[in-house]
Amino acid sequence: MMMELPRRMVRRLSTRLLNICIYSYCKAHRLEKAEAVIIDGIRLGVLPDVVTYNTLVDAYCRIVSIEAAYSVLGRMKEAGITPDVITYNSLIAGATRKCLLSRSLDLFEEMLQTGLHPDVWSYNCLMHCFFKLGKPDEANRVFRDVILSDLSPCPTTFNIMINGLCKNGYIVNALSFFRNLQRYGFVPQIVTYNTVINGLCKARRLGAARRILKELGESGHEPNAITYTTVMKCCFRAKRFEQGLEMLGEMKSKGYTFDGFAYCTVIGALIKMGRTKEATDYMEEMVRNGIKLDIVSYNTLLNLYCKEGKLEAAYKLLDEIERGGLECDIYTHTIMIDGLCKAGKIEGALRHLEYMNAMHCDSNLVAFNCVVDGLCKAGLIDQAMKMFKSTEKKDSFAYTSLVHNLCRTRKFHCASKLLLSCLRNGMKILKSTQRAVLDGLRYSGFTGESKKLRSKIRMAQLIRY
DNA sequence: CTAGGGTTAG
Repeated sequence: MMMELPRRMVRRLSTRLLNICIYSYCKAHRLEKAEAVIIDGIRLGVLPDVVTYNTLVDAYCRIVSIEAAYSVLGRMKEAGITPDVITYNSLIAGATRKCLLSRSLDLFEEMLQTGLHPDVWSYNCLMHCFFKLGKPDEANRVFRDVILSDLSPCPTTFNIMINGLCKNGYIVNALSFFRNLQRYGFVPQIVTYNTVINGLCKARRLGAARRILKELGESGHEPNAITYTTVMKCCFRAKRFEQGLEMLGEMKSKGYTFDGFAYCTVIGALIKMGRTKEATDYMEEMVRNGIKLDIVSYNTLLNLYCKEGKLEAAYKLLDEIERGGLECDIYTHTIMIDGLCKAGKIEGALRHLEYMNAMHCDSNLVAFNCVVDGLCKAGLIDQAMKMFKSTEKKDSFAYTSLVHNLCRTRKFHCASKLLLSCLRNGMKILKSTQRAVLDGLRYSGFTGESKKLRSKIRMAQLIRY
């Protein structure tokens, strides 16, 4: 609980205390309070220093935007304080977090040109950036440089390596790296365990994940809220909803604090289960607990409205998000597009898709698939096919929608052709959809074709190893 | 002060 500091106390604050105070306000996302404390401090003769500004730069990166952080940087320079390595590290980390990766690299370069010596955190940020860019080799090179240089890696360096390897699909390498570290005497932190568990879950290696979870328990660490959120999410992803809800119960009964991540995980799962009433309850609880909604929690709420068919409320929420100064992302628009499709409002969905493409130059495959499916369900298969053919990027979702709906309208030959082209492009298709085509062909008298298709499907399975 | 977990489609 933050308390308002009485004036006479502020008067006595040294800059160090000022910084602690500002740090607390920043952590609580109370930037206006942090700013007010600085102003009060200056008035009382307590001057902000480089740490003060670094704390602010980091907070603005996280809570507002990189641009806002740059303006703090400007104020910092005006106050006669020179940015140091930590200032740059915060900016680089902030840019990386927001996926402004070329900006991160530029900042790193700029830091070198300013004559500042990067520290191990700078290299941590750089590695993180390379991993996010999908360049694990570059990240590896940085890591090698760090461990062979005068700098010593810190636990975060290892954690970034493990996470980066996992995110780039190298889960096996990540795991053996983790084991190598242990052999070398590195004691994994709770963050390390959480990272490995998450990587294994995402790679659907649930057994291995469970083993690491057990090791975590034996290591003397207590699982924290993030561990629970990770494992819960893992259950939900594997469609083990009851098991996930059990974890939720355990997390609650053990008194762990729920943050936005935990709430969104649970709410998202409840929505998927169709239990929107409970999802709404948790949503209200989240707000009641004073958790400030960010774009992800807004997306979750938007999804809740859409799944309940409350499109008016959804539109109103979009407005509220933007008026609050948050930027809608591809999730926001995709959820909206799907909601419109599911409500049968194809026109609106198409309009929104166009709007989205205009906003973020890159079109989004998921939104596209929603529209293809929506067109199919609205009986506009020809239009769906036209759209499908006119685009280059496609995945199995759109194929599945089309094939399935072609079957529904008894166009089995067309469906069969499309199914084959899906397989030829190296994608798999739902078993139930395959069945629909095979059965459809057979029942409408094309037994031979059905058999031929089935053998092709089997052939395609040969190359799945 | 920086690293880990959350939101979308068949």
